Amino acid sequence: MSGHGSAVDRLRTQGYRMTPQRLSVLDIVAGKSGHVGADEVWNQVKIQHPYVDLATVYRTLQLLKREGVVTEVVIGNKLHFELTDQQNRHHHMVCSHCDAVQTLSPAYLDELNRRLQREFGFAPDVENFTIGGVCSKCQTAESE
Amino acid sequence: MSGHGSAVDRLRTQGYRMTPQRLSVLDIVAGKSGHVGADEVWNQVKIQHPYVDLATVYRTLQLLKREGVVTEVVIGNKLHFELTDQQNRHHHMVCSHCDAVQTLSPAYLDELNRRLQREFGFAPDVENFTIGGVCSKCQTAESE
DNA sequence: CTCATTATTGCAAAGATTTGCGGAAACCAA
DNA sequence: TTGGTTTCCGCAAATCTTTGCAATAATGAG
Repeated sequence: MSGHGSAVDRLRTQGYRMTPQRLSVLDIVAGKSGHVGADEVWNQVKIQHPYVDLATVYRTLQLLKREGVVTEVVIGNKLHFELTDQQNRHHHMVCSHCDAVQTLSPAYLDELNRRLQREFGFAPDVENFTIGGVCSKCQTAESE
Repeated sequence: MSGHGSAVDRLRTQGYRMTPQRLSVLDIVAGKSGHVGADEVWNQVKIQHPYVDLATVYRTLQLLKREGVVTEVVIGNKLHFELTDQQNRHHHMVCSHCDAVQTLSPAYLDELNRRLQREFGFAPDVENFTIGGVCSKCQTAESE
């Protein structure tokens, strides 16, 4: 539906069994325009498949993350996920004060990415990269 | 002892009460050359102050982090901490396969830091910045 | 189709970290 | 000192996420 059919095929080809549980989790994440918390994914999944366990949701999300299908965003102390959009890749800046999320073009990480790879042989997981900090709004609010 | 006395003074000046619990937590972290897990901090603290609660350790570590006295390093699914060394600042790269930690000179983040600040007004918390990925050792091991 | 093999799930429990709350400790002014 | 105020702590419980395990479901060979 939301253009993640190819991901399903790819996962199947890789030997994963695309069970109703997994398909449902992926559908929920793909159906949201932004990021979704793990608990919200679970709540949505349960509407169609009431027996699905939260552990399965977490395991599926980790699997989808590992395979590059979804991107993880750490907001506050909670994990959120969104469908990885290859046509519109981006990273995330999260404000530790108000939990606001801003997106960041991959260009900003290109150089760091290359340098870590070249100079240390370290392959950073830029896809699931979230940088914390304080957004401009909260900075000005703080200094009052 | 380990050169964190000035931090204690500063915290006191800021209005924090430097209780035995807090001093003990700081002492333990400062006494280690590298990073320490929260649970290990607790175990060490309990040797001198057996009644100290784990929640207090966590609260203190967060306080020290907030005030820039210690740096947080996310390793696997656990939080580690080390004394912030202003003379030898560095960030961390953590391998998601083997949990190995490499340090990274601040120079690598300077440009990103400035750009986020300048272009978005976003003040990234580079101090407690940990970037995940796969280290060179695990990369070669993977491709076999 | 049947059997053997392997992957996946639900369930329950463990782990790691955070939070609410009443009491204790620290601080400050008189 | 003493009393009043604020901060901090221990305790217990909650929250979020991960993990072990036995049962179930999917897969592939014969």
